[in-house]
Amino acid sequence: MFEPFTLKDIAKALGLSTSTVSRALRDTHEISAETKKIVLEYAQKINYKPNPNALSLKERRSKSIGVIVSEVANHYFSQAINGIESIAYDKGYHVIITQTHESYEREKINIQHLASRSVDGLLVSLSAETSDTSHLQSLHKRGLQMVFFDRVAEDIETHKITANNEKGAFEATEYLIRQGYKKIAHLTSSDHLSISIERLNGYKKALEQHGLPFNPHYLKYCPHGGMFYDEVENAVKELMNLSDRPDAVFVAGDRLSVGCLVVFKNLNIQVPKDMAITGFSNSDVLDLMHPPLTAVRQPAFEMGQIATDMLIRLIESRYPVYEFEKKVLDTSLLIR
Amino acid sequence: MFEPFTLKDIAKALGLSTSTVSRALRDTHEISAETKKIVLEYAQKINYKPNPNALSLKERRSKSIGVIVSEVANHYFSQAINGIESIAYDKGYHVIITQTHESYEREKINIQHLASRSVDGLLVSLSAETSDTSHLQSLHKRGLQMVFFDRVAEDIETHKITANNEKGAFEATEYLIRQGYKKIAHLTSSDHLSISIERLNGYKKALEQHGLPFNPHYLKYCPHGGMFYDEVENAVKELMNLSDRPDAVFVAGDRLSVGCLVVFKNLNIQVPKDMAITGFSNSDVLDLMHPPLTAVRQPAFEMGQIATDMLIRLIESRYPVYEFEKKVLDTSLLIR
DNA sequence: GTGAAAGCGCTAACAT
DNA sequence: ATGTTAGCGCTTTCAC
Repeated sequence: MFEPFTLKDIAKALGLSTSTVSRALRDTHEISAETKKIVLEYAQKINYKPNPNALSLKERRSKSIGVIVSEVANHYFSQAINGIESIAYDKGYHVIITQTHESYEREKINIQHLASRSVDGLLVSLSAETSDTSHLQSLHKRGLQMVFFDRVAEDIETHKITANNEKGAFEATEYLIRQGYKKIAHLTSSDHLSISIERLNGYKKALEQHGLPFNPHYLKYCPHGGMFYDEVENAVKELMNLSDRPDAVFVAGDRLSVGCLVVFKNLNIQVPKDMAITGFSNSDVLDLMHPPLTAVRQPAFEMGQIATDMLIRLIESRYPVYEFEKKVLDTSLLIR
Repeated sequence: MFEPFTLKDIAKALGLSTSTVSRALRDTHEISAETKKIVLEYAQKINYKPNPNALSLKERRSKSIGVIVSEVANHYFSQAINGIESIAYDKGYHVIITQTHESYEREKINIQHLASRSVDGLLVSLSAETSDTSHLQSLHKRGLQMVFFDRVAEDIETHKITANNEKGAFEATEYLIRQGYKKIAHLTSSDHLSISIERLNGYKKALEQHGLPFNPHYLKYCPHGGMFYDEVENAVKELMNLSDRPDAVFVAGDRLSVGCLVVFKNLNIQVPKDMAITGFSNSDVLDLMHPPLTAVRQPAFEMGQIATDMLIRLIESRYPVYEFEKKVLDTSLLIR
């Protein structure tokens, strides 16, 4: 059994009381310089670290924040996590990452676990399956701080940070239009996600502004955000089998964009001859993709940083906060 | 402030003592069925969850395991993490993921933080910078259970799980040889990593077995495992500037392989005309890569599962374990 | 069948 | 300047 050293161990070894040791280690002014020195040196020698569980229990906070994302393998999220870590680390917070794999059940379980006391706040990006947010609502009402990023819950009042999904989608769609495509399909994640709604709006606006009709048959949802290959393949097949077949597709998600390219490859759909494509993606190897992907990139790292900063400010605020920010960051269109 | 419900809250509301409530919740036989029912229903209603910090403090274990990897954005690691979670989850353990970003300092800090009490055991894959493992040694000696996967510490006696790196490297190199390449370079991570050593051995063996000389100028190290673009570009440039320029390269790492393809693209090196390539990679979109990459794939998910199973068995073992396994799993060569 | 009390490691109010 | 004590939330003797 691993038995880390405790204050008591130090106190016993040095013939002091635990409180003296505690104070010495935290450099209180009421301890003699000499005692401090002795204690500090000994603690150093045995590499003493305070028990975080005891600290959390005492202080009623854990100096850690929980992160809920769908998948770390998603480039957007892995970059956002790096941003989260960079800020949290600076401010002395530990980061606990959990994945939902786009499952509502998993999301509930993870959040419950994190909330029950081990974290001071939550950074949440909803799973594709989640439409009911009451599990978050109730925790939020009881005072657990949370900040949403990317996939936000509209009905929970707190800070939110998203990319300008509508504008990003608009630009991507418009890019296809300017290339001469007129029959542009839209492949997206589950219909209740905030990002899906915003991106759909941008897509529709671009069509409208350029006098193109919105064809409902050109809109395909993947309720699991492309977690399953079949989901994507079926959607693509349905598009290809339409009598009035689309000549381009705008894809609204990182995993989905890549998944779509794989499907094209497997179905032997030539890009851009049979079908042109643009899509949201934060992949760092877009240059290597074949077929090429003109992509909408979100400032993931920065979004993670801002979300974390917001959350830690909420956590550390001495007064209740009633004014909440909704921050929207611009995307960029990487043309290929 | 978020104030979760406690046993005391329940006890007060129901006019019972905390110990009765505690026993009722954990279904002890010495509590009357009726009391149990009342307590359980009330707990359900307020959605009571025990404070994990208090539990950890009491039981001196946290039912959580720490994972140390270089980067979750690395495909090998994100897949391994999924394997880890799948087992941990089943056995009621929580998983805390930390990233070293290939930095020795960061590794030390993360491990200290995890070890100081919040986790019952560690799943470790060393950072590229790490050559001194004394920070792990001392914790291990004091009884903290750990299992290594992928990048193992040879000098720490515990369970280890790796891919058959030597064989994988052998096959990849041999594949190039059979394709007719005779001047095969080797691009690898830092020289002290176990995986680098094993993969280098496989590379050398393949050369030897096919009567090709080992040319030390063809061996290039990237001490940061390709974390920095320049590191990879410089290595590739050096290879290209050799008077006796190699015609192929075998790359020993996930991030490095992808990085290498990017460099080729940017330097306008044609594959396979100017340079053929094979490399370790667990990317799930290899099919989309251009230039194509014939890749050695590790059974990442399975390795994560096995490592976790080993660790939990160590943690839960009632007797000290002195016999340690070194499990080696076969890689597969995906030809493109 | 239930309650009171001690203790996990730590800090802070209260002695001295 | 240092020691004693209580309490954070929980489980677990030990009483009754």
